[in-house]
Amino acid sequence: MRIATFNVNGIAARLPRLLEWLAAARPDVACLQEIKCVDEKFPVKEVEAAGYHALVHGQKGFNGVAILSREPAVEVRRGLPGDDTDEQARYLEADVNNVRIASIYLPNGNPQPGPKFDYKLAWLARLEARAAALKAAETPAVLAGDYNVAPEDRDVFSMAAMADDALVQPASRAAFRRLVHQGWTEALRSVHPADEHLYTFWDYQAGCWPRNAGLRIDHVLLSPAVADRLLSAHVDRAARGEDKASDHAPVWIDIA
DNA sequence: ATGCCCGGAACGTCCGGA
Repeated sequence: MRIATFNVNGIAARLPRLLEWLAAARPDVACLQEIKCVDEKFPVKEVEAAGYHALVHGQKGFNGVAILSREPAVEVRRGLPGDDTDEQARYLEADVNNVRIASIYLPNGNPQPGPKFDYKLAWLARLEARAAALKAAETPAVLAGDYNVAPEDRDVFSMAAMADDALVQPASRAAFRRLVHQGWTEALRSVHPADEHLYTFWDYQAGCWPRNAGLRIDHVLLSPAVADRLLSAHVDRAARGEDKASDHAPVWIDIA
């Protein structure tokens, strides 16, 4: 079973690339982030023609997550619990093939300090709580998405350039560590413990892609039962090199 | 030291992104 995460940076602008990638990578489940459209505007017909069901939690203009799956997904949760006033579409949870799947688009948090960074840390705390509930229930689960946290210095092309960025702040990293230390396996690092260039994002600006000035911010976290089934984990770098590419590369894992 | 490049909303630029 192949499970992928892909921040598409706008489903309308990215649909041709997404369809090409689905045909090439053939994931069984694909968690999408930053679809940037309301539910009614999601290209359901095109995705169904490609062989996928679509579960969509959208929003006008910004954010928005979805779960594509070859087998129908059963929706469990739309939105992250813990703040009824939060209207940003960043979390969608569903069961597919007896695995709980969460598509996650964590807040960026810039500029920091400030209210956006406070929102990021509060969102991380809510995610910790939700993940703890899944752990307590021993639900086989995959938490996949754009976490907007680069966990270690080696996950950043230049710490000098990023020193003031919300993605690398000690508070952001500490929250991500607390989440992982509940007992989740970070799939990419688990399979590639010594790889210094496991980037998943390259800014459009300043020639970041050609000079490989990237960040590792897209993560796939596995509950113990799923981690025991892990076969491989991969960053689909080729997708980032296409014309009209997203600034994120897809990441996928294979489980037995 | 700052902006670079994008997508979306909307039709002139501005916001958000990371």
